[in-house]
Amino acid sequence: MNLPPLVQTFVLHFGEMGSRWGINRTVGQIYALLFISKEPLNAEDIVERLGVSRSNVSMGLKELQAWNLVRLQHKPGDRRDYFSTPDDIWQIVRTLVEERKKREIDPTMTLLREVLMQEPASAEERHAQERMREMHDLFELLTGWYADVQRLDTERLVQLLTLGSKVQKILEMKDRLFVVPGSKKSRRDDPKDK
Amino acid sequence: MNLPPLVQTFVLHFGEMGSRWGINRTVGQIYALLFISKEPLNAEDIVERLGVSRSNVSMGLKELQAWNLVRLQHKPGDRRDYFSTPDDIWQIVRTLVEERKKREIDPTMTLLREVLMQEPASAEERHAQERMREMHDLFELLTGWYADVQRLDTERLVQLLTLGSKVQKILEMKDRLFVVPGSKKSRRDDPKDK
DNA sequence: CTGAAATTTCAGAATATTCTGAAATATCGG
DNA sequence: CCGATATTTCAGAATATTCTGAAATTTCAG
Repeated sequence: MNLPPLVQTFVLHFGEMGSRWGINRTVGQIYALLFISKEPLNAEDIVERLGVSRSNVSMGLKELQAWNLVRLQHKPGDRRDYFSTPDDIWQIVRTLVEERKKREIDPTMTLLREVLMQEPASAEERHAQERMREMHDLFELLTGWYADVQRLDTERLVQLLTLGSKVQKILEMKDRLFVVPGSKKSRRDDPKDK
Repeated sequence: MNLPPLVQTFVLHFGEMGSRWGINRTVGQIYALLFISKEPLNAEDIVERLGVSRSNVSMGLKELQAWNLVRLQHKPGDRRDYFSTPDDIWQIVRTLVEERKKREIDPTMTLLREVLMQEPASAEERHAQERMREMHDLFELLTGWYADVQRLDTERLVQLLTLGSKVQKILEMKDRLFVVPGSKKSRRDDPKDK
């Protein structure tokens, strides 16, 4: 591995972290390297810096492209493919969340919906379905929130995150100011309330 | 594997999903099984239902305990250990997020802080540090939001998630009502603003 | 077209992880 | 304390993943 020490620490760390995230070490390292590079890199650059085989880099880049995590671009008069990550780190977060949702949440929701359609054949199955219903509703709430928040532009998203639970205070204030007392509790208690 | 078909589908799915989440198939299956079971199960129950070895179950349960994802309890007059998941699914979410933060975010933050202390020895290193700073600040914002939101009781958390970006509308309303016009922009634009 | 450069594919080697059975250890009622 | 029951440990087998080098394919300038 042929990298400045400071960069190497970072790259090695993301290589190790990769395995916790369902991507392999090399893919993690390639991504980390592209992330901290000022200029886009071609495959041969990556081979030299990480000290892995050309074919390994090729497969790693293919996987990163499947995740939409890298951009492919070209330099004038140079046939090689150059890769980079978006400059905007929030764009990276959005892509990551979107792709993980697509791979993990969506198939799980499909399965849950299928299983919940079936008729339970025993008390055991009935209870199992109840639990799956809870999980289904939870995922629905979370993905609904995500779909909503994802549409915000970054400035507003940051504003929202910075506030954190202080939003709560504002909600309480809103309630005190605007909600008709009698209707307040029932509206708030139903998670499906839009 | 000795399970009602409906339950088996669910258990197999979580076995496969496990690998995307840094846990192995058996651990995923054990967790899924405990999640949909009405009654706590002992190790031998799990062996029978999943058709894996006793030692594999033992190791799987140990890992789930390390993740704080299962509860160990006893029945009167029975020496065996019985395991279950919390009834409250929100408690499960909180634990999962907490543990993943502990294992993935916290070590990364430690590393970023260390590397950011060092003196860059080249333009390349300087740029790398800038990117790491961006990542550090992003993680800090996200974990700050998380720490804040985590303290909410479940009812309020659900309320917040249900609102989604509608919170935005309320914020705008608040601004219009309460903020002194001149100070508005500068306050809103600084992400570090508490 | 041609052929040099770039990239991809893929079989098998290298490595890492998971799983098992046997043995060791721990627990607890009597 | 004994011994029956429960649980854990761990070496090695089974399996799965990752990585490489060689060959195949693609791309494009001339």
